[in-house]
Amino acid sequence: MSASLRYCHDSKRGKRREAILGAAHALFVEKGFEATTLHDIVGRSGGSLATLYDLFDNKPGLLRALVYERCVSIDGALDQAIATRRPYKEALRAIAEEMLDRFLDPTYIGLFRVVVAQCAAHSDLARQIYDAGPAVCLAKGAEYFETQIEAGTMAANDPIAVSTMFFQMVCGQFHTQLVFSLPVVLSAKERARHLNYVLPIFVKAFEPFPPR
Amino acid sequence: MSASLRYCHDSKRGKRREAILGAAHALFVEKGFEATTLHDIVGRSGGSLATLYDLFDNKPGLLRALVYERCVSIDGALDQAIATRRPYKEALRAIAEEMLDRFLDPTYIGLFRVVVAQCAAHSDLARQIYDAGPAVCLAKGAEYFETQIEAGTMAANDPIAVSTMFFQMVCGQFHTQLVFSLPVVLSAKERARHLNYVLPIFVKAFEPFPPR
DNA sequence: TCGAATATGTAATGTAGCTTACACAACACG
DNA sequence: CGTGTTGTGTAAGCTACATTACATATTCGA
Repeated sequence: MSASLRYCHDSKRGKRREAILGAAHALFVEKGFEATTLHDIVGRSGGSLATLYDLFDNKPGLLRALVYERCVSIDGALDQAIATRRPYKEALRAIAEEMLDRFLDPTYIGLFRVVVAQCAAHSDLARQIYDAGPAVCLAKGAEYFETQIEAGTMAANDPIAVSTMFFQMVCGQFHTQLVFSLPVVLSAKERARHLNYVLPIFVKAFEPFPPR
Repeated sequence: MSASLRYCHDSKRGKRREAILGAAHALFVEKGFEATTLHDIVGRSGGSLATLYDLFDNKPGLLRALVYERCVSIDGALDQAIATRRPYKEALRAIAEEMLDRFLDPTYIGLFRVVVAQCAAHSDLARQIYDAGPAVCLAKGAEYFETQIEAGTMAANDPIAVSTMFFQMVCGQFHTQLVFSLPVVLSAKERARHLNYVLPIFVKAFEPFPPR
């Protein structure tokens, strides 16, 4: 019976597991991976070192669990933004909003910074977080832009290049700031301003009928 | 007299200093900062641990010296690209080329990765490398675009926003790849293709006379 | 209430590597 | 040559943790 309860979130073990993940997440973000000791973590989460080892094997295992379980793909959100049959400009905005949601989400940002610092040592983590974030943005974007190119709404021939550009225009600067540990915060107003600025330029850049 | 020779590159001390910096640079890039031991460094550079400590105080001091001395600003290169009175499109390409030169330069890339991983612990390093790279690109770009907006070559009102967008369009994707430790290499051909794709779109996006 | 499974707290172990100390060598210079 | 200065090689100290071990406590089903 214990085996069946082992991974259930409601079991004591499950709750302890969540508490440890939460504490580890917070501390890794605050102090960095190397600077956080396992004593720090159990000190904040409650529980004991022995339980931590029983659950996660070791310190990298803890980070790995964090990344694989907490960094969910934006797959679904983007699908939804694309699937609903909206007019072109509305769809663009919806996609951009979803991308910003992801890239300004503190949970993602925190994990991102920690993982980037560990890239060299644990390349699979970088891959995981890249695949769940930027890679999905590019792929889903390309999927949408392809339909628009075929429909004649946009003038372009390489959907992936278009998607790359869209992503960079919408999220690039925040991504850059994030990497350098600069504060990435955006009020609703600034966010709207940013999109109101970027989206028309993007639309104009790929307008089917050039001025001459 | 020893004091006058102490920081001279030709002195024995100066040469040893350079050798240690070189070895440290190579090893930090190869294995990461944490994973590189000081023994590794003197093993490659020659010299002794005692000299290393005498020159750099400690391990972070070595990284700091590396970043502050080796990561020069692209200030000058961009100034040159802008100052020569070229036609608009040529100037754009020259600026873009300079930015790519910087962002694809192995020396910069290597240091960049190492420093990003150490951001949390040594925020001044992040600042230094940001100021010498992206910050200069944005500032110099804005300077140039301002003149073009005034001259009526471009339709825009916020030079900094334009500069940000230019930078992201030209360098953004490589920057993203870099952060995730994906290989960032670009043949001359691919590089030309990228610019031939991006620059016309940028020009079109800020063209003074919209299609309608 | 009993007893097996599981969690806890603490202490011990082991290791890696930064840092320091020091005796010795090379060198510059009078 | 001799003397002071600077560089070298090695070894030992020291600290910080990750990791393990274990005795005790708690939980929970029967």
